[in-house]
Amino acid sequence: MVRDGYSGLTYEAVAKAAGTARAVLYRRWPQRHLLLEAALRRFWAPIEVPDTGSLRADAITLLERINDERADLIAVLGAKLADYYRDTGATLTELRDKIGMAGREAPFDAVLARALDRGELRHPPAAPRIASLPLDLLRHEMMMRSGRTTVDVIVEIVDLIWLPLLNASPHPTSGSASGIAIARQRG
Amino acid sequence: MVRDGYSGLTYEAVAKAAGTARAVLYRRWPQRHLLLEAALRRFWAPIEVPDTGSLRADAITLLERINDERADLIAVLGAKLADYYRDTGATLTELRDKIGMAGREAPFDAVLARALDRGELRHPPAAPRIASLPLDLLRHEMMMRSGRTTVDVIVEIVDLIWLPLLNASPHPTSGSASGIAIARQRG
DNA sequence: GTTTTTAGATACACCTGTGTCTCTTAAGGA
DNA sequence: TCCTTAAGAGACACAGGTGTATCTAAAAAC
Repeated sequence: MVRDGYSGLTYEAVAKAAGTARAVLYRRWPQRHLLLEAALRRFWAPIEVPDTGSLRADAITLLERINDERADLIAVLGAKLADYYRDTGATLTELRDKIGMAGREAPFDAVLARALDRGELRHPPAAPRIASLPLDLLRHEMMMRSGRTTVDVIVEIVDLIWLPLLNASPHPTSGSASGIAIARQRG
Repeated sequence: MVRDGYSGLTYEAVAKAAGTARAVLYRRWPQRHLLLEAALRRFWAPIEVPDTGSLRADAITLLERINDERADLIAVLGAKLADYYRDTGATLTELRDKIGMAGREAPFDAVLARALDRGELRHPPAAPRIASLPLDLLRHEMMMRSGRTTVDVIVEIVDLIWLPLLNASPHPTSGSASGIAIARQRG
């Protein structure tokens, strides 16, 4: 229903795509955001986290799956929902949390945990933002391109950014090799 | 004109905000994307790149300026333009390049160049994606939050991600400290 | 089996933006 | 000054979505 509506996250389009009448939608989801959340929950199937035995392959495979399965919806989210949620005062982050099945583990956490178990990583990431970095970058890419990105980009994110970073800074408070000051001096 | 239209990147709203008639807009910008590009060029003032003497402060200051000056417009871009440009087959990246005053240097390039001159960095970033990483992450954050982000986030992007990464991997082809395989096996 | 609930289908008035056309008025150039 | 060009204002039919109301037919509950 979301899939082909595309520029149609409207009661009208949803009703047509769902093969039902607008009145039915209004009865069940009187407010727009309820309708959209329900529609998204319907299509936001969980993505299987790969377990290949290597952090790099896990990461690349996972990003590829997300790229394949979420690109269309992300394009719609970025475009159509953002302004509605902005008017409501809510954000896409909140929407993501809402339909993202609160409590479910972030996909890259599992990948990282296994890498630590195998000894492939010596230390866990210094902050949640690092764990979610590849997904954030992929999402950014999908939003900017309004759809799928290429495998090249995914490989670059993993090989040039994520893996080097994971192996770089053990702790946010201890300086890295070059002695840059890492501290929260600003609030 | 873009500023208060907000949910109004329409001929109608632009005309009203500009205090003119719709017909005038149609005459000068017969196609919507021409109108939007012109409107954006009007408000997309260049951002002054700071020169504080330190890479870290430069980066944080620059991100803060972008955060302050672009947040509103980014929110609109992400929301309203994405779907129009998607329908056209174009992307936000292309739009950014178009209004981003082609040929103008990416803001973080100047910051990096100075850091290299000072000897603060030993090697240039291994790829353009690394140079643009903080801006990409900030943009992602602004899109997801439909507006400004906080200083904390900016500091995290710089201290936890960008600086450690810049000091980590000299070359995409030589392994880093932990010997992860960095190669483009897929493509 | 009867009653209650719900789905599905119209129909309605309404609003907002679209793209085009016309007319008048104000400026600018020669 | 005259003449050309564009600005500004308004009208137009039209398309699409909105939110509500009403009706019938099909399920579900009892």
